[in-house]
Amino acid sequence: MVIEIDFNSDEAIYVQLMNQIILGIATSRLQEGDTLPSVRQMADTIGINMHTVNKAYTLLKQEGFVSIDRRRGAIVAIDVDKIKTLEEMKENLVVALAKGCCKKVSRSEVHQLIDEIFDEYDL
Amino acid sequence: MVIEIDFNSDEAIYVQLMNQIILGIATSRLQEGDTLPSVRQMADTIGINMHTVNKAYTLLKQEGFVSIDRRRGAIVAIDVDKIKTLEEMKENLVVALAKGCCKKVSRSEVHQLIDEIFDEYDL
DNA sequence: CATTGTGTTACACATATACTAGCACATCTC
DNA sequence: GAGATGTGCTAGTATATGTGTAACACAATG
Repeated sequence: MVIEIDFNSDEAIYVQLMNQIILGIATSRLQEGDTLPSVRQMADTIGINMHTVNKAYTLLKQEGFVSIDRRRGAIVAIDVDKIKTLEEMKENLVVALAKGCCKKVSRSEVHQLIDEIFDEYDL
Repeated sequence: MVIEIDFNSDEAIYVQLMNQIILGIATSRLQEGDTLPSVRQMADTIGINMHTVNKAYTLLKQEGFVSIDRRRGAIVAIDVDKIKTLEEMKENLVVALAKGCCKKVSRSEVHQLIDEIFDEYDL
């Protein structure tokens, strides 16, 4: 899986890396059981420091997207905690939707946007 | 309108302040034409620095939620740019939905969550 | 047993951001 | 004129981010 980092972005590199891996899983380019490159390998490929990759991997582990095995590296392994996930999603969405609501975006327009994004996942 | 800041939060104070004002507008506690307290007054009330409030106000102005008049202070004034708003929302939602998608949250569960949030706005 | 590759940890350093603090200025209200 | 306002400036502290080097413990392989 190809990782692309925008060094001019205002988003931290480790966050970009996390997001790309999460998107990879959502779009099935990464599947449960797949292994990620080692921290050193990934760092070399992208051209960043090992610690930055390690930070991304560690956080992905904490959030339940991968598990880390000393022998095989990081393995895609989803830890489904739906209640917690829905709570976190809601916190995120409340502000995002409030911004749209202020700008006169209707409820149906949001539903349409959701469908649009989901359709892109189900490639 | 009462502003509450969590000083132990990992979110910056000026971001919390912005979000609360945006939520205030979305829930109609703040309406178009209402004035916000002056930067010094708001800073005193919350117990933070004037410049932190000024940063929040300036960003809210840039994002089109208020306009600033030297005579009257910050006034709630929505600048509706729907295309831009939808683009920004999509960028935000793509990652948020990907996380849910990984954790087996279904499309209908997301739609339900959206309705839930919108119902809270229409108080 | 020696080598290699792995995740992990520790320390040091540079840079950027967040927040606070104080000062000055032009403008507006009273 | 007196007071309040938004704005600009400098400066300091604290934290976050990214890099660099090194060392450790473990597993696989020769």
